[in-house]
Amino acid sequence: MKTADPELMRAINRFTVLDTIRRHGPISRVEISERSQLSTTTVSAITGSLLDDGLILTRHEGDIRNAAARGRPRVMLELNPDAARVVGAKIAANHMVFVVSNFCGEVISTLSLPIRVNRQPIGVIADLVEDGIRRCVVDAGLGLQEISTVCIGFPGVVEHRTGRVRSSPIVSEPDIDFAREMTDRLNVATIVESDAHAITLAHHWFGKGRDLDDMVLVSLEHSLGLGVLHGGQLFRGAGGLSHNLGDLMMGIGLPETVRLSALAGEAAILGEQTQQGRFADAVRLGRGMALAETLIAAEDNALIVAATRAGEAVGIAVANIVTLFGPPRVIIVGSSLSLGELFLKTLSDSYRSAIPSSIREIAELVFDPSPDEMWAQGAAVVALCELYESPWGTTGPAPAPQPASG
Amino acid sequence: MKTADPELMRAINRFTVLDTIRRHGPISRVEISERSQLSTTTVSAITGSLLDDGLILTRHEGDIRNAAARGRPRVMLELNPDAARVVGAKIAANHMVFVVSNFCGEVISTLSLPIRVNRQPIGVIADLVEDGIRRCVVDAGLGLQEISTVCIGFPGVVEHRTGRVRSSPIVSEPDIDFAREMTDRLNVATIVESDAHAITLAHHWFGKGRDLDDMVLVSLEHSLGLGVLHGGQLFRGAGGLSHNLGDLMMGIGLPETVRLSALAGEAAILGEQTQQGRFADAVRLGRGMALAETLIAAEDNALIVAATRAGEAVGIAVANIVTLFGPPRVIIVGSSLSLGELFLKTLSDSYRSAIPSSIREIAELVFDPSPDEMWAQGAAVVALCELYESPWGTTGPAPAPQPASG
DNA sequence: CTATTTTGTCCGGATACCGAATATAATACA
DNA sequence: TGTATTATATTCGGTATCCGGACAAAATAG
Repeated sequence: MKTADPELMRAINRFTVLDTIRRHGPISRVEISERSQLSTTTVSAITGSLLDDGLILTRHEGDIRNAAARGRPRVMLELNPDAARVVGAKIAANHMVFVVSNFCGEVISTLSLPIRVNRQPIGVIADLVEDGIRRCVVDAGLGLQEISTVCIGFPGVVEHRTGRVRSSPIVSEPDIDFAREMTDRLNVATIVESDAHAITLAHHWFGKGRDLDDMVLVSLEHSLGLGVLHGGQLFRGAGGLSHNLGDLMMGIGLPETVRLSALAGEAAILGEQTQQGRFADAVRLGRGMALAETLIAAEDNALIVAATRAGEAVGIAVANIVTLFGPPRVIIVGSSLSLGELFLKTLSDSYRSAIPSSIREIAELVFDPSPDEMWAQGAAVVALCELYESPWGTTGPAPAPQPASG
Repeated sequence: MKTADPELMRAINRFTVLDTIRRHGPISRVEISERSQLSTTTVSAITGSLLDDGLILTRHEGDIRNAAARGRPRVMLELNPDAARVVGAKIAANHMVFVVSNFCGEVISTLSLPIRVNRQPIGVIADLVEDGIRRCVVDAGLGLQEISTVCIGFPGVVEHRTGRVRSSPIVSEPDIDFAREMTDRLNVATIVESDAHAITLAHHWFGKGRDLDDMVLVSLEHSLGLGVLHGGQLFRGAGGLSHNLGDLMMGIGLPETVRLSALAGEAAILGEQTQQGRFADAVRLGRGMALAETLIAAEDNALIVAATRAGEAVGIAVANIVTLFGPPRVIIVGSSLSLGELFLKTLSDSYRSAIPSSIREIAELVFDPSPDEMWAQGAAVVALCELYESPWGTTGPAPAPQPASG
């Protein structure tokens, strides 16, 4: 249990001010004071400190409130984009995306590698990731020593606090300390996070969850993930473990145990033929689902059945999640959305029939294609959140292993 | 977003000290300082204030650390049991239990009413609850004006923040403002909470969750509830709604939508005959499950099938909850435990086969009969928590409608 | 060019935490 | 019995924080 001292107090208020500036663009001190309920005196003191530290900038224009405004004009404050740079990465079965972002979370450079890392030994994956990060940083015109933090979004179950990958569909070995591995390789503090958590924060900062501090995100990719935002913070399970939706048990009374991943995972939808069959090339290019959509349009029966089954299963799973968390919005993202209208409609219908009537109106479903770059950007946001040093890490304290000095 | 000022700081530390005293019995100031990471100076100041307010007491004996202890003896501090009294209640389909507790949460008086309130109009239920509370308070040798807060644990979906009963198996009308109703009747601040949340806190304070700040509780009664403790606090869904496990969808590929309540609810287990059939009297007495156990022992086939089906379903549901929340312990309580060994074993086996292997070791299952009085005691704990004024109410701020003055 | 208005900063007061010194209340021992 | 020792609790001084009110600053209105 954290003890409250003046230092913590300041940290909290400092974060509040910084976050307010981040969210509400160029903003004056008075407005910060109004929004944060802090006195103008305190806001001045804190913004002064932030200016000293170079985290924010002043701008003497852009006071839009009224052209004919009396009185001393407001000085607008905004994040200093160059206050720090971070790297975000998304590792998926058949591609990797890297992003260098500035302090605002804006993307400076991007690198997309359509490489299949599926089931490669961890050393090979680490090699590829290291190369990608170095390349992307160079593309941004920077050196690695100018990067504050790296965050890598991984599919599967990831333990944020320790940076361990507990289980992932793209890694054969279990329980990898990937954060330590990459920290040692890059000599930059590296954190590892669930890809679903990354895209959740991306939507909170830039996407369809900007207006909400409570929401749930379901990611439908090669593996199925979940992100829960609670009070503006990621809700990580006890122990900081990420969730793995694919492990949810669907169905009772069936002869065998059936998990969601067996109904709505990529392999389940595209069939057993992803390795050698007609989908092999498309999957390798990350276009498996798009191809599937065209085939569905051409009335490919097996795929229609698979997509329908998957939509039904996900709809039910989402209904159960809404029953448990009661969020006002559920954002559904991931490559499986490319399956097209049939899948989405089946999912929505299934959700509607599965959601209990008493909470029918609570949550709205929102679909978003969320390009791969946004996932990597989300990882960058995770890194930035560590920099912002949110003091009320209710769930997991700052992990970021320090790079070995020397 | 809450602004941090010295007042909040003090509130946080004050709560920390008070909670430490509550948890660790008679305890000296030095030990509080060690446990809370606060300086002895601060602890002295805060305990002085608590003593002034009459919330704690000193005791000059019981320093057990060493019989031959040098130096000034420690003065032990403990909660003042008489600092406040609260009422806790559990309302169930076929009985009500009331409890008056002191400031420590210890039960002063109990009243159990084996009355079936199922489907009665809300006015009738309110009458019965009011009478029960008044009676129980009198039994404790107190007057209603000596009661600080009342908390009523209700089955079903309850909105803690507003005290509204959204849907409950024992109420026919939807969306009842029961907190307002009882506050007006009793002229005592009354809060309404999910019964599952109440028993969760009871286990955290006195039962099988004393040692953990993160855990999950599943209640199997007439309706199926869930309580999630996260960081020592109840995790209430966005909007402060309680969860309703019975609404979980089990099964896909079945011809119809099947919810958990249809597999493991009381009616589902005992069959359609609870109203007039062989169970009528037993259910009325709250012994339906116990009777079922004896019948199962006598190899009643229908019941064996029902109990097995229920156990399987609950096991799967618990596995899914563990997948989502990752708690170190799951406490399972409720009248359905009386079904006996067959049910428990089926449940455990089902859970074990349903839990993903990657997190198999994370959670332990614990069964607890949890007598009805403990549920009411839990409701009293909810009330006490409000009194302790936990300042970091992450999920729902203090609701307690003030009684109409006059 | 002055009055007005709004914004931002400085000053004094209150509060809280903490470390060090001091007071307190017991035992150990000559 | 009286003094030294020891561990606990309180007091004192220092520092950091927030806040309200007075003051300085920078624009427009007339």
